[in-house]
Amino acid sequence: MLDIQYIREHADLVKAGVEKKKVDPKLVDKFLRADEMWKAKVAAIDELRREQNVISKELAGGQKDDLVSKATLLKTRIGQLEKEVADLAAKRTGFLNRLPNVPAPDVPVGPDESANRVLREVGERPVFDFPVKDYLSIGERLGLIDVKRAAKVSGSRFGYLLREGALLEFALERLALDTLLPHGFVPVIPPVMVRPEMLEGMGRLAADQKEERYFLEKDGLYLVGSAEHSMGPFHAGETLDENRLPKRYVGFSTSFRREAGSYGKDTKGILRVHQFDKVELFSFCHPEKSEEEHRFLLSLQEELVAALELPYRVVEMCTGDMGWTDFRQFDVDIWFPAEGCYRETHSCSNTTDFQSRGINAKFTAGGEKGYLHLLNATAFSQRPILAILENYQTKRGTVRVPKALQKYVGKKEIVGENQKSDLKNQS
RNA sequence: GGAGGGGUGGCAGAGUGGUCGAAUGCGCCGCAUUCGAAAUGCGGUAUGCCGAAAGGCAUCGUGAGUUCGAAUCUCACCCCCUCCGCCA
Repeated sequence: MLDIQYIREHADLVKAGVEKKKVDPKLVDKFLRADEMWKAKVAAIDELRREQNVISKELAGGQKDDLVSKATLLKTRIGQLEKEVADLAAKRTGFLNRLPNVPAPDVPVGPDESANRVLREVGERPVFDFPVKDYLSIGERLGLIDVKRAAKVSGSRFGYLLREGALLEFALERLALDTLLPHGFVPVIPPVMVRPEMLEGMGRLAADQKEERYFLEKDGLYLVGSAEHSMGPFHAGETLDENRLPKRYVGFSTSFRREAGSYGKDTKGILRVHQFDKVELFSFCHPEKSEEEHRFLLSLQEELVAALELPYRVVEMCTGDMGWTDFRQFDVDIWFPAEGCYRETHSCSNTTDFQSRGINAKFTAGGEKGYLHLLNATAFSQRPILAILENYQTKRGTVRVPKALQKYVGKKEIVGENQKSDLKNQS
């Protein structure tokens, strides 16, 4: 959530900021009005309570009927006001929760992905002298992906990863860990179910995201949409010493997403599914260091993708396309030759103090306290597997394994069960 | 799932209707002592909100209730711990 004091003092900046994110700036005025009313009502109730406290103290000495009747009267009035204050407070936080983080001043402004700024394109796109197949037909043919049985068992937007498909996932995870641990990231396997107040604090139950989450009614718990959702709250309510910052974690977890509102988008295959595994980076750092930390996380992402020798580009998201909680966001998109376009495989966000305020995660520097800056970034999800299938496909219908993954997968080429017998017949 | 115990300040832990935002100890900060340190002594040390300040209000797991007045009494809920059962 945003800093209330900051909204009061910089209403114009906040209005401009949220408008860039396609949120009605009038909400800021509505918030401020509710805030003023709340403040006035609280002041009134505080005064009545003060009177009541004075009387109570006098009565502690001895019983006096006239004082008791006066206090009874006060009690009734306070009761009425308390209800009004509660209503105003709810209204006030209601508006506050509809305000996203304000983007950095130099973030490109625009309504959608068309305004995103491509920072660089890296790597050579593969050239094929045969008709290029998409990852799904390759995966199905080699027995690596099964969406038909997944539909039978679980419904749409699920998939089975099989054989080298499954091995590739573990390989990516191992590559991520082996690359990141030397940088001091603490490996962590976090819970995938979290309390509502934690998700709320992380800004992940905001207006536009609530429908995206799975909720376990009986237990009052949400399934995480990313390891971010349970790694951030790890330090909820804590105050970290400045000297021990930044605190960096690399977490592995399954991510659950309802994909509400994406009907008809990427329905084929397993690019967009309800459940996938992901290795995620999370960093808690000093406010003055967060932009630097953000670039650092991005550099690690590039290192990981480059290790796979896949062509990619780095995009700075525009205000209309970036996340609710983000001050600045980069995406790394990998080239998918069959589609002839880049697809998002990584995202890297600096949420500044927007999330830390919600989960009350602070730092202390000499007696001074302040809110930490929280950053999250993808190391590897399942999507790069699909990119590998497309980019490393061969004329013979096999898929070569990227050099960096060969030691984890245990082979240099994925031949597939069917393909193997075909080859046998040919020879 | 069954039985029991418990949630109080950074930590430990007292407090069963009023002068309790809360004893005491530890920790932490400052000062004294010291060449310096340890030890010791003295003082200070929760958070949020409103306020320019003085100050005020709120907070003893959460919410509701009783009362002029609740950490303390009543009810509901949440969480933690121990034992039994089940289980990878």
